[in-house]
Amino acid sequence: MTPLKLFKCLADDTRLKSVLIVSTLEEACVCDLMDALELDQPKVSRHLAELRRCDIVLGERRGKWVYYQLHPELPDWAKDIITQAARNNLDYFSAAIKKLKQAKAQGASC
Amino acid sequence: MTPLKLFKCLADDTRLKSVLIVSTLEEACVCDLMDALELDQPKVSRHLAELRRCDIVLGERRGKWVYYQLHPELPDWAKDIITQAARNNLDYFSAAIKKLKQAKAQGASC
DNA sequence: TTAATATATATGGTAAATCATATATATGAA
DNA sequence: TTCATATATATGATTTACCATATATATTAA
Repeated sequence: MTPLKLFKCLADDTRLKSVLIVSTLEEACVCDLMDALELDQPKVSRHLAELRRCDIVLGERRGKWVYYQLHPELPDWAKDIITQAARNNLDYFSAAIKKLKQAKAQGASC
Repeated sequence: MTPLKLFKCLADDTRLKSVLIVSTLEEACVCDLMDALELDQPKVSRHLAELRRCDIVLGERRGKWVYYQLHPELPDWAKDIITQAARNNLDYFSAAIKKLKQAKAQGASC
């Protein structure tokens, strides 16, 4: 991982929010992020694919769903940067997390 | 400052190296960065302008030259992210710093 | 068990938007 | 005027969005 690669990959609203949500909740699947970000499936999936390509997240299929987590082999400095960004900018993605939880409470698709 | 704005602004090789150099050396002027990055003046200047617009750096004219430093009002979390990136990725920009110092030793333009 | 269907996720193709570069020109201090 | 720096415009490159489609797993019926 290089810092340029990390910053490029995080320099998009959808990808950044996805990473911050995954980092905060430990894991999330595509449909969680669809609910959280109110985006269609291909769009979420595409951005997750890029995050996977950069080894920022790791997707693991468990039955029907693919669960994403921060990549376990992400260097500590990169993890710290993501954590630092999340901790200090809750405003940026708390609405998304709220939508995710509302969807779950109302028996969302997943 | 939002995390998206920060990451977008750092998602470019010239801007990221400029910021890491300025952060490491405390300050640098345009011609320092020209030597360090081996780029022409308009290119360096243009990227510094964007970093200024994002309030990531502050330029201060002292006589003929404009000296850039990290913006004093940059939030701590953002400063920490930059410091963290610099400390753990010296390989990424140490060659640039070496070129800067060589240029200075050989009586560079500034 | 197999076949058919539904659901979750991923990807290919293309148009639109965004971003970087090159060149020329402008500004501002000495 | 000269030197250092900034900006404007045009062009090329990269990225994103959108639509349609493909794949992989789960479920249900026979």
